[in-house]
Amino acid sequence: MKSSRFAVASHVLVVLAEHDETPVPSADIARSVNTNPAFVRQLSVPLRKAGLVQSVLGPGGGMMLARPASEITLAAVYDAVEEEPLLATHHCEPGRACFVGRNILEALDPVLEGVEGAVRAELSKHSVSSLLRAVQRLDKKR
Amino acid sequence: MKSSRFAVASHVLVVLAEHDETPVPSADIARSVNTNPAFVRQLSVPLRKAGLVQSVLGPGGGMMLARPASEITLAAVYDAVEEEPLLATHHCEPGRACFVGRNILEALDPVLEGVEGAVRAELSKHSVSSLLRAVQRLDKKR
DNA sequence: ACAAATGTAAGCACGTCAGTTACACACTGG
DNA sequence: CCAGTGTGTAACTGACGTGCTTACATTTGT
Repeated sequence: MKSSRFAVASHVLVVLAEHDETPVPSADIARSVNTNPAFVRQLSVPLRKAGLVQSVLGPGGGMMLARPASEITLAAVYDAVEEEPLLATHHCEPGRACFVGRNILEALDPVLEGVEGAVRAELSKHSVSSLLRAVQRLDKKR
Repeated sequence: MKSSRFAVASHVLVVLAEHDETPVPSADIARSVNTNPAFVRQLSVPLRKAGLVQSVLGPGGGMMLARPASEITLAAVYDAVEEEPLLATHHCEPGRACFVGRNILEALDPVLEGVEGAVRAELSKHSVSSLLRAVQRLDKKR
C-alpha cells in the first residue's frame, strides 16, 4: 500500500488556507477528507513539527496555518510528511563476493540523489495558495 | 516496506552488461544480489515484457540483455518494474460535500504528473552502461 | 535419458498504512 | 468553577504490498 500522506496533507492545508486566520477543528477537516478526526490530528503532528500549522486548544479551537499559504511550497509539505526516499535500495546487503555487489549501492547513490532533487525542485514550483486557486478554478467550471 | 525493485533490477542489468553476449543463469545473478534465484526470475518477467532482457532455456542458458547496455536508460528500467506512481492520492474518495474535496484530486493531478515527468527525465540521464562504468570506477578505487 | 536451466504458481512472514477507539489534558464561556 | 469543546497521543486492527521460499512443469543441450 503506497502512502497517500502527501496528497492528504495537501488537502488539509488547502482547507486551512480557505479558512484563513480562523482555526478549523479536526472534525470539520475530516469531513472534507472523508476520514477520521483522529487521523487528521495524527497527520498534523509532522506538519506542526515542520512549522506549517499550529493548533488552538479549547472551544473554538482547531488547526490553522502557521504562515501564509503562499509561503508554503508543496516541497515543504512533502518534506514534512514523507520522510523516506521514494526509490528504495536493496533490503538485504548485496553479495560482496561479486564486484558489482560491492559497488552497486554506492554507484546508485548519486542517481537516487538526483531523483530526489528533481522531485523537490518540481514540487517547489507549487504552493498551498496556488493549489487552492486551482481548486477554486476547477469548482467554478462545474 | 518500500519497493526496492528498481534498485535490484538495475543491479541485475549491470551484471548482465558485464557478461556481455553470454547468458547468465539466475543462480549466478542471485548470488551477486544475495537473494533467491526464483526471485530474480520473477523480476525478469517485467524486464522481458519491456524488451530489456531475453532468456535462453536449457543447459548453458540464462538471462542476457536484449539490446546494448548503452541503449537501456534507467528510465526504461523504472518504467519496466515500477508501474505505480510514486506519489499516491487518497485511498478513499474525499468528501464531495466540501468544494475542496470535490476538486482536490483533479487539482493535484498536474502536480503529480510533473513529478513523474521530472523523475523520468532525471533517470533518462543514466544508462545501464554508465552505471556499469560507475561500478567499475568505484571498484578500482579500493 | 539426464542434467541444467527457465517460467510460474502458491504461500508465508513481515512491515507499512489507514482507520478506529479511547482517554488524558487544555482552554473557554457561562 | 465546571461543563463542554477540542487537541494530543497511545494502542490496536485489518488490509495490502513486498521479499522470499518451495515446488513443479517445461525446455534444451550433451
